[in-house]
Amino acid sequence: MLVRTRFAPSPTGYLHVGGLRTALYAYCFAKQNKGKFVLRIEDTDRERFVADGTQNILKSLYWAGLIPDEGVMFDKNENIIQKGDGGGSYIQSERLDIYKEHADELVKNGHAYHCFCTPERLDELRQFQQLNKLPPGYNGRCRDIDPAEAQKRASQGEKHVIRMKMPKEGETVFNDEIRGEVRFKNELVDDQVIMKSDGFPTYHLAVVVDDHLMKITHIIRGEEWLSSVPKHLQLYKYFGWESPKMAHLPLLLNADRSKLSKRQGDVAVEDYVKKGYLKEAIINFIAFLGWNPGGERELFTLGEIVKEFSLGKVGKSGAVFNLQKLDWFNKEYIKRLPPEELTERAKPFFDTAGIDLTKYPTALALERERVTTLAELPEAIKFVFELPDYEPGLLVWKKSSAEELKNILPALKEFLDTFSVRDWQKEKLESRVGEWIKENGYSVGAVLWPMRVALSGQENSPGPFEIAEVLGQDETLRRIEKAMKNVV
RNA sequence: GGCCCCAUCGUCUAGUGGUUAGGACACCUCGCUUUCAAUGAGGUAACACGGGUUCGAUUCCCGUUGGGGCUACCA
Repeated sequence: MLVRTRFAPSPTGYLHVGGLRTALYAYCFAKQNKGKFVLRIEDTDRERFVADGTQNILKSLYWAGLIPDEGVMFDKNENIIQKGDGGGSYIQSERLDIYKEHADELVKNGHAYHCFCTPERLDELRQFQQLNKLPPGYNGRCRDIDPAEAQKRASQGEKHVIRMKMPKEGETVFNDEIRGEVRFKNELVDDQVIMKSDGFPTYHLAVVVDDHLMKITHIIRGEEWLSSVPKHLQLYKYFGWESPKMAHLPLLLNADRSKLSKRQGDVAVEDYVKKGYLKEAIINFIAFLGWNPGGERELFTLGEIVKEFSLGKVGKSGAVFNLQKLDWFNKEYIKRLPPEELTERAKPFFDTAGIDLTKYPTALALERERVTTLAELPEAIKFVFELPDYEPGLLVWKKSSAEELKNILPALKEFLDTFSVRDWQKEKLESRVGEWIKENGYSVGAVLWPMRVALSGQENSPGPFEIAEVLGQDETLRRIEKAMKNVV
């Protein structure tokens, strides 16, 4: 049987990092089994609907490299298209007639009923239950209305929803791929609304109908859905369908161990993109939140994760979304990026900073091991493009003096002037200046510190020789000359 | 409140009926060094608690505690 997993987000604005991890696991599981990764859009809540929500989600998914095989996807120009034969559209709002048909079937068979209770009455009921510490849930007021009578009232236009009938007895037992056996008493499961009064299905009906029609074999989703499984299983039973296997993933947590939320930090994938995190780092980091292959290796590409992934190795407890670890991953991956690749990925950040990288194309190499995100790069190497103002006192090394400096700087400049353009590279600079320092009896710091400050204008920076190489001989000499003027 | 899930260093985690309980991030110390970063060497730090089962439990069972999720005509 062909494995089919799906990721089914709601277009409410952006892709949540927790959603990205769910998508990643579903993607890995599908790919590993040579199956299909399906993307479905669950837009049955018209109040939370955001117009370009689907576009945003797809953008983030494609950015991360999780490309759907089936369902909703991008064409070459980032237009939203659909592919696959899952019984029509993969966007739920375009499948309303399908859900209606299935809801009607349940009503006809006595597995669901019209409910005419108003939201106000249900509110009161809820409050009453809370106050008296009773189990929550619909009290079944409309459950036993004569079906013919209910049908009549409904067709006369009386506002209503459709609820599924949960059995009053027995247990629903199922085997979660991650958690093992889980059981619920049916009497405690609510008669869930499956069709709203606006003619849209609720999640519970839509997800069951769609997963079946789209031939999903494995449902991989967040733990927040665990408690609605008995409802879904009951619907499968009513329809006479076989249920897919299910895996409920542990949640992603804030530092205080509550469910990861916007209030305590960034949760949108696009936020991390904007901050200059690499997809490799995000994917690797997020994959390891709740899963790891067992060894001591930590750096894995998407392809390697696909190879190693298994639901059995997914943990059961929630994982804190720890930015420090993410930063470490990002640093590692920035270091590993080939220079051309780094340049290309960093370009947008330089564009917004108004820095023309082509003026000093090798400048990035200076800071690639010092920054944690791409977004820090422009600020970090700004000094190459424009020497910042600095206090003349900064030029004096802690163990040296202004007097000594006045001798060293001109001598150094003179010496550097003797280099041919050919020899102007950091290795040669380093070895020859080193010899020169020895010959003249200077201490190393007394020369290199001011040289570095003269070239960078900063207290902290990369080493003087690498900067000199990037700047070129002319600009290097110019900056040393400027330093000479400063100390006088 | 009810139902469900979960529990190894601060965090992410490996692991086993008998281990000096391993790694990574973070933190600290030292080394290298012209600064920072990087890097090398070390260090601090965990089996939530109480009962069982067992010759022996961090590991298996039960309970307690703690945390989380759900409890909508939201997903």
